[in-house]
Amino acid sequence: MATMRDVAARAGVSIKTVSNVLNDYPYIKESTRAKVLTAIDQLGYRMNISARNLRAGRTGIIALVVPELSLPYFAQLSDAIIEAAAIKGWTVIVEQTGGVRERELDMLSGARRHLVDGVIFSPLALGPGETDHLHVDFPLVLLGERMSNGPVDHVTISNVQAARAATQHLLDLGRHRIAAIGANGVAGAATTRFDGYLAAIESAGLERDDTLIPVVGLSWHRTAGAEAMQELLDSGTPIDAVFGFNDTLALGAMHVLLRSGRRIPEDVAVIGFDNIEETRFSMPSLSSVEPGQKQIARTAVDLLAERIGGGAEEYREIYADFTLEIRESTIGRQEDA
Amino acid sequence: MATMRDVAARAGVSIKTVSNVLNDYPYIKESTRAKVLTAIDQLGYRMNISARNLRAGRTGIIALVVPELSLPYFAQLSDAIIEAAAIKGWTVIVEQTGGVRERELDMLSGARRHLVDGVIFSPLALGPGETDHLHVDFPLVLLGERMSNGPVDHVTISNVQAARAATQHLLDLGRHRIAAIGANGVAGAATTRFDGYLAAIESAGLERDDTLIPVVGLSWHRTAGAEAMQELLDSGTPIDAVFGFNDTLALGAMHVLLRSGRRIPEDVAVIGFDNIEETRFSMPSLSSVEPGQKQIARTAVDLLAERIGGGAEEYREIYADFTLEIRESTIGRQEDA
DNA sequence: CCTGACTTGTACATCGATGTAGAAGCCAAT
DNA sequence: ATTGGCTTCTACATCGATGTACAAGTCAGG
Repeated sequence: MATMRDVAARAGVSIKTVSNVLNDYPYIKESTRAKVLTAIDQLGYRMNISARNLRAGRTGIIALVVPELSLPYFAQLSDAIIEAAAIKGWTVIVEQTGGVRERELDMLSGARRHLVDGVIFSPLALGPGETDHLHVDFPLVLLGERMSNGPVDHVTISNVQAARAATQHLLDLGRHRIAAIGANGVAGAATTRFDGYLAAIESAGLERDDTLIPVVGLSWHRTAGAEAMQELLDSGTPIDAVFGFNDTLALGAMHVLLRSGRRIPEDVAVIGFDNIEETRFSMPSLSSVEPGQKQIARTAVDLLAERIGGGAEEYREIYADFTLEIRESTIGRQEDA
Repeated sequence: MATMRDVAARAGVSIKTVSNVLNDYPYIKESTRAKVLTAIDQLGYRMNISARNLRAGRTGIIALVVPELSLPYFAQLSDAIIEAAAIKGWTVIVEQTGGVRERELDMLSGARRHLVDGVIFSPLALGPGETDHLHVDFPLVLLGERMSNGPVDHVTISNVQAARAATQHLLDLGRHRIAAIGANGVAGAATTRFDGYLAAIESAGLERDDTLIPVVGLSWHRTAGAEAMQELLDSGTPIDAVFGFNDTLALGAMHVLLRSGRRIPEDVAVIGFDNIEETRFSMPSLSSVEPGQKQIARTAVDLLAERIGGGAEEYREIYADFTLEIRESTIGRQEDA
């Protein structure tokens, strides 16, 4: 494999001159530049990134740490972040933690801090009491609300407000027996979305009813939503609406509801959260909270860039905008739309 | 940031001894090893990967090149490949091409050949006539059937057989007007799955009917399936079954069918391909071809490992096993299952 | 007490690119 | 002719870890 030395030899210049050409050093005679470029072309030379990194202390790589790509939300998030990073000329390493505490800690231990310039981290197992782990010596941007108020930059949406708006939408439809699927006793999105749900319920003058609030596991897959819904139906508690804390939970719940013979939204209205692509194609299509994922991705990458560039001082907490996407699962089929 | 030199100084040994400890060199006195490990611990030392890579010529990173993570199939594939790579101690860079020809070529140009030890590539735009581009000087494993018979290792499933089996399943149900959604005139999975469809149709004594074969775009998203289905319905051609060349196409089609008032499977049976998680939760649940994705992922990583290790000579073409997952969209709801 | 085998550690060159210092060539102004 | 300011390029040290060569120390057997 050709090195810079080979290029220099072929072009009849010094190795540093080759480097200068490649780094757009201004004082290069046009003829010299041409010779060098020709040599590079002939030899098919590619710069050795490891060597450059060793000198420069930068790798041009960032790590994205998510629970798992199989969840559409994280898949779409990764898509958006990879694209946003590409614009900055960065390459993205994707690490999956599976929501396993030990693997999340490992990501923060700095084992890769020479390999990447910075990390975008979406924790699932680590929580609010553990912000100590965030005192890391590499640029870090946190996603989601699992570990707010730590010594890091932080991008999320107003989970409380968004969840409240989603619940309010169900209340506005005249529903009063609204199940909340996604609570799992773990701080973070589960808790803040639950808080939003509760705020809407209580400000509507209703009372909190724990029979409407099944406990689910850590992982918000479709199965979890289906199981929780089945549990609710089995319990016999009356239900006229469901708020799934994410779309896959809601879709799982919807599946069970339809299978049990309920009509959506006539008997039970359903709303989700995240607005994944699938919501537009389920039957019925699923109303959802659009969390501004692309904005989150861009913001996270921008914050990381500032942090890496050293231009940031204060730790920032940024809230992306959300909107409600109302579809059939709450308002039924609209004849003209 | 502490370097090996610092560790050596603190432990009172030479820098090479530290290196030896870290690399499990056999002849190290236990007391020396302990001193070194203590020093490493006290300093919070982490090895500089770039420096090691520069020496070793290996990076421990592989690149996974896919069209886009937003498609569940590729999201799940990436998940599986990242896990399989982690077992080998590898880190995975995920690159998205968006199915854009230029970006796919760029991935093969070797621009990153110093950054990664090898590449797993799932092409979408590049096709059979362009195997020239596959004469690359880095370890490469190809996924899918877009560029068979090139000078590379290759992992795929028997698309023709699998598609034929899926179509045969519809025929076995007594359907004769089977639409095929996914053909786009592009060689690769689109073509081979079409061939399988046609083989089943013709061996059943039916005649090919082009009004049942809409042309879709390159990207097999839900929208594409929905549009194609709408087109079919508008054309008025009779249809009693649909074979979607992947699940998202089938789901998009199913959405349009249900919306038009058709019952699935009573009026129209639907089968997809890929067996993504969503198929188990759609209403009705979607029959699909299970392509053995985890097996594909593991096989691809294994082949790449052999190639990187230099232990492989012949270029290999490996076919993963497939099975049919029969669900409600073809056989209706089963009372006891 | 010496030899040779084995253990344990050190010094130095090296991987490939880049920053620093400065040399050499050229020109205009003195 | 000399000075000084540009432009253009070279030589060398350096980033951090590792392979090679070899030195020093230990220990058994003769």
